[in-house]
Amino acid sequence: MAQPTISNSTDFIRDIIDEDIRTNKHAGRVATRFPPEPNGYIHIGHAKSVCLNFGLARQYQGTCNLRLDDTDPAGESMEFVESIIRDVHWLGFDWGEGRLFYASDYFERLYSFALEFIKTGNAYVCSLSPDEIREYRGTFTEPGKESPYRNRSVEENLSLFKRMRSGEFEDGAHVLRAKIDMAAPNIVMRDPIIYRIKREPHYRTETKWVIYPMYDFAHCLSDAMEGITHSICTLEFENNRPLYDWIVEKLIPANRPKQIEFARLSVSYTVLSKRRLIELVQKDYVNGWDDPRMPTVTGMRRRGYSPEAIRKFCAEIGVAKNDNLIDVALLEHCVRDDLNERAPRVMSVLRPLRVVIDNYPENRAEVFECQNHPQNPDMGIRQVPFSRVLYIERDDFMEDPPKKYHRLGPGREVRLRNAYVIKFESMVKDEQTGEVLEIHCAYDPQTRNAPPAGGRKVPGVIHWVSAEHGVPAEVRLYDRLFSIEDPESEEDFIPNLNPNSLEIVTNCYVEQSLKNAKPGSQYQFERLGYFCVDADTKAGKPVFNRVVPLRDSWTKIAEGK
RNA sequence: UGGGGAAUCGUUCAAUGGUAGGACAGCGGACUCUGACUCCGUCAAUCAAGGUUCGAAUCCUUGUUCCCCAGCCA
Repeated sequence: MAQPTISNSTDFIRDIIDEDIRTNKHAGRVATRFPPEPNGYIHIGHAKSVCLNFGLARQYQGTCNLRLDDTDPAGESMEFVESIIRDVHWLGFDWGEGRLFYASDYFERLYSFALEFIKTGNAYVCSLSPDEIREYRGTFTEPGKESPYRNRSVEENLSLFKRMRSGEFEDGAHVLRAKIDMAAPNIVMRDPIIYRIKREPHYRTETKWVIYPMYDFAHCLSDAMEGITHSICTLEFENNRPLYDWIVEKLIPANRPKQIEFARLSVSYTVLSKRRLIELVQKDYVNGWDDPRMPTVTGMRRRGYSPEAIRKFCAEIGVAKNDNLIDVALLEHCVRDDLNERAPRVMSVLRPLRVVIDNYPENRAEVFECQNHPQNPDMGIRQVPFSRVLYIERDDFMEDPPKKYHRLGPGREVRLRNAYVIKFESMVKDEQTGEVLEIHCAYDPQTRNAPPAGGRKVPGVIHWVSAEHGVPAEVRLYDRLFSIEDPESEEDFIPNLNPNSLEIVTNCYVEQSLKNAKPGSQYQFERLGYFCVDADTKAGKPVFNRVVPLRDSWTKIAEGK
């Protein structure tokens, strides 16, 4: 008797599996698979499927195969296979020993199944042209017409199909079709093509084959051969389920896998369709598959998203059959939630404004010990040098500040984070432009680790970097790739690209402790956001990606007034 | 138009004839050496109309809207 499953998150798929286990279907076994085609990099939508399929296997102590669904040589490559393997592993899943499969490894067996189909009268070689096949298929409202080749003898079919394999014909000369019903209301069932001639080398089988099985034939049989119990796919395959069942029923009827369809993921302000992602890369709208603006797993990794955050997101969005458009804010929430716990805090100034502390001794340099995480002392402390000349954020000084602004301005005081309270004294302006070049302040020596005397309230706290000790850095600020919520719904999506999706800021200063930060490591730049050391980093010259900004209630206040 | 699906707060997931709930977003407040985090509060939904029932998001009827299918892609 199978054990009941304990799970706090439930969905219709888990309900089905629970019921199958209850009735001891498949002897209570759960076997899933993740079946990407290696013709592109996997993205956040695939991650949803990865988490679902591998998560189910984990939850029900079953198995989940990784299967490369490589039945169409066009566009498939080993580069993509390797990226998929790397990305699934990085997401935190493993298929285990002997569970990495390729549909292309089944070509010979699939061919045998096709032969069997011909012999049992379930398939025939059709010699109509592609255009004719389309015409004969009929329309939504009109039934199709039977192909004149539909009743060829078994012998003729066998001979033709073998000759197809041996390379006697050009592309498109013949196809193998399942003999079902040209009048079926479901167009998928109108004698679907199951093999086509394609004289194109395959990245694994090279030139061994010139005929390739179609998805509808290869996928269900691959599932059945692997002993998959629950074949989970997206909604657009619902129409194909009768064909899936029809084929397996006739060739491998024992333990037929159950196809279950769920809604694919859509995320606002981005595109996930493979065709469009490829276009973004090929036409250089982005800098490759791992561009941090891309919704690919490799892009998100480079951006600084963690696998934990992505898994959390996939758990949060759930699984259902409704078409959806998930707010990218939920993804960002999951990323912040994860990084808030794990990212050490540091101080960095993106747009520096020079501040001179007039009453601070010229040659003095203090080193402050700063907490790496205010809520987690276990993360330790680091040393941050302080000196007479500092940089602060240009945004943190205003000559004529609005109400509610509690940073630096004429006549104002502000707390330097982890350091002293300083008071504005004067400023130096460019005579031509009026731009503020530098400001002079006085510090209050009593305020180190202490509130100012006399009960003065200093509401503002700003970050800073010692000019002498700061490390020059480049910071790349990312914004959403598209400027409209649902670019996928537009016929032409390119005009909706966000022209400001990348801003490169080159004259930043990060604190000394970041000088040799390792690529991939993540930090919170206090008051700014979460940042990740980019792979472009050179020794002593760090490059950071902004993973996601901190939530910012000030901008709302400032814009509202 | 034939077939296949789906309709619940702004978004999304739940509630499986018995108090419509959570998350994100929004708004308000508390706290704060991060305008972050955290905490508290708050706004807000059953596609429509009939019917069955003591009782309907859930069952029935009719209608409406949206998505998918006419690749030798997957």
